[in-house]
Amino acid sequence: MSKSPTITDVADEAGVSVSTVSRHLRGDRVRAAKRIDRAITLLRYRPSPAAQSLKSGKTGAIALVVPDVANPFFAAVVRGAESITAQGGQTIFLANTDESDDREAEIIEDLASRVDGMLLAPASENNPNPQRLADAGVPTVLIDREVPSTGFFDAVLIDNEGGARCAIEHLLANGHERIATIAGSVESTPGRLRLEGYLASMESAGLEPPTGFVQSGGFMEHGGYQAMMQLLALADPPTSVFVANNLMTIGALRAIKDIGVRIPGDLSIIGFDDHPFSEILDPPLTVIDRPMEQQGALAMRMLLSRMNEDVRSRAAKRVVLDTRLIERASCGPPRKSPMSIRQRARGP
Amino acid sequence: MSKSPTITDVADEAGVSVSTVSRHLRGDRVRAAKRIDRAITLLRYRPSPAAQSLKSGKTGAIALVVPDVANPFFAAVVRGAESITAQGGQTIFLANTDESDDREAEIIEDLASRVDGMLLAPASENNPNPQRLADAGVPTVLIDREVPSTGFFDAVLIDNEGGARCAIEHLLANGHERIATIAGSVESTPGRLRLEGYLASMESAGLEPPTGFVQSGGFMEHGGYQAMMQLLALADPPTSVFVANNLMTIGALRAIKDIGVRIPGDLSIIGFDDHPFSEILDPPLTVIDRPMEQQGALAMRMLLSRMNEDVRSRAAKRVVLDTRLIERASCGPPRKSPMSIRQRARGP
DNA sequence: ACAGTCTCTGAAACCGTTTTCAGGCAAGGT
DNA sequence: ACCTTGCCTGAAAACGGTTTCAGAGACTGT
Repeated sequence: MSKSPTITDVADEAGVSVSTVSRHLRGDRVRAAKRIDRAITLLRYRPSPAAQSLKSGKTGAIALVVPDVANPFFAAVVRGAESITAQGGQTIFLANTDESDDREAEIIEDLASRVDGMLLAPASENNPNPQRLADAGVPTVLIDREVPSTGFFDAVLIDNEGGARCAIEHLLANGHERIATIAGSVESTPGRLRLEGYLASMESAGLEPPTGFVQSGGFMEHGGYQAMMQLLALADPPTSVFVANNLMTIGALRAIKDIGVRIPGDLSIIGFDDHPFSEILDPPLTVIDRPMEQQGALAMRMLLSRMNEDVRSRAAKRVVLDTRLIERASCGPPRKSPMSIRQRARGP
Repeated sequence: MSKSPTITDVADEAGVSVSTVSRHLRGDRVRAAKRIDRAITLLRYRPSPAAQSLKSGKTGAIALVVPDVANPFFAAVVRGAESITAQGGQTIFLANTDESDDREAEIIEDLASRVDGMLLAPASENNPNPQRLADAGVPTVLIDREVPSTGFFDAVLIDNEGGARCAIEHLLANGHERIATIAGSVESTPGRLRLEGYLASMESAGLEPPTGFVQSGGFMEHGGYQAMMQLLALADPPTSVFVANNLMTIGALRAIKDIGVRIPGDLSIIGFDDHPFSEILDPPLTVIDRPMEQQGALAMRMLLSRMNEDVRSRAAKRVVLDTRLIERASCGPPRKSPMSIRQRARGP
């Protein structure tokens, strides 16, 4: 509990100067090596990170800023990123923006000077925050989301539009024409691109989505629930729905369960992002999957290499990972007859 | 991109001494306040956290060390903890131990000197790591898990044994006698206590678990899968199973699905820790629930108050949160006839 | 024995703050 | 006019490391 020992204490104990201790610590050959080591373990000396970082300008820390750690996707990203730093001696600052630009601004303001680099999943696309990081000279790589000024930033993305098209084409292949979507926030890259993928696929198929077939669920479970309720309340409901993320899918399935719609008999459903639970649902859920931990790990690797780079900034790298369809049993041919409703929605 | 401005630059710009700028920053009345503010915004000055923390000995950071962020429970804890610091100006270092004592030791070693306090969910109970923190004088509160030397540490726990008993009693009330459990690692508090709760309840009911009815799943999905496979391979399998955490429950359900056992007709199942998915499973899963985000938030509040405490350490606080049964539809009366197996297990 | 390397050393400067210390200056009381 | 009191101020000393610098010895080769 007493004051923790400083390099001076070690030097005194070993009978050398602080410079010698410092050099030994950094790996130089030193005559008193053994005595210094003995003093270090005796005193339980650990160099002060604050002092080191004051002198060196490096902090040994990396910020990881995401909208929501409780979202399994971001939890996986954190794990992926963390698995890379585990070896490298860097530690991670984690922060949640709750999808709010303002909160994100605060966090960045606070963290920018405490870290050597930042991994950021920006809350929205039109958002000056990343630019501020660039101005401050903080190496940054964007995860899963872009900003208009991409080209300045490294980014690890996935093929959102391709994934969405793949989902819609799967539905088309099953014979569906009345295909709806529950989209995320169009302010964010995945929200916008997955919606565009849906729209583009529909158009190539010569289909125009009827009014009300494009619902927004804001990427949250609650929004997914409400959006599905809207869809099911339509005079002529869709025969299939593409839900643009994992959380909204849970909500949508809850709505489906509440109303008593059968899958895939009454309605086919396809989600975005896999989850261990998807397989044990009844029926198991067909989804668009992507390498989540890999996305985090890759981003971290790119950041690390960017940080080691000589100051002259090499052009930004933008890598786009592929998605893949995991076909299970939640999609089938469209119903012929009107949808059978087995149970009324709960509550008022 | 150029060197970021220091307090000296601000002082020069405002035509005062650095001391005056420093005082203004800390809230003292100062004559040149307006000029200093102007200089600060002009230069975009931000005080260097490294220098501040070198001088003050405070870092403004808190470490949050958990076995696995991808576990929804810990993700919720992180959210809860984060929601408290969001207001307080503290930032969070996050690290994963992967349930390994050695990894945990490394992390603590690395982080102890970079933070003002630590929230820790120790990998195992017999583990010198927390003691080391105490020795180093780092305020620490334990989350969800204890160590033998509790009494030195604040801790936010839940009533694991009570929760387990509640689960078993629910099964008992449904008429079950052949009750098995898939336990977590008994090295950790929840693993040990939930198992003890099971054993105690069985004993009070005058029941002795047959050989093989206590399986260990190591808290991971894969372990849950294998444990359930073992259970189902028994000559006379249980009529109900208590699964001691969320991840193992997923695995167990996957095994059940693979084998083709019906719930609750062939087998009743009750899990520990709720999840949004539990409700939309078929049948919806009966579980023991607990306030997860609250656990994280409370722990953070206790840590903060402990950190503000005068050095004289007040006795450690140990708070135990209640669990509650969420009854859904995965438990019913025990089967009368031999279990019907509808499908062979996959693979070799 | 000598100059020329080479390796290792300690003193001191520095990184960007906060804080102590010793005043300076204006206001107020006599 | 003088002394007290109160504010506010700048110089300087920390905080705990790293790095530069000049130099001390111990080797080489002649």
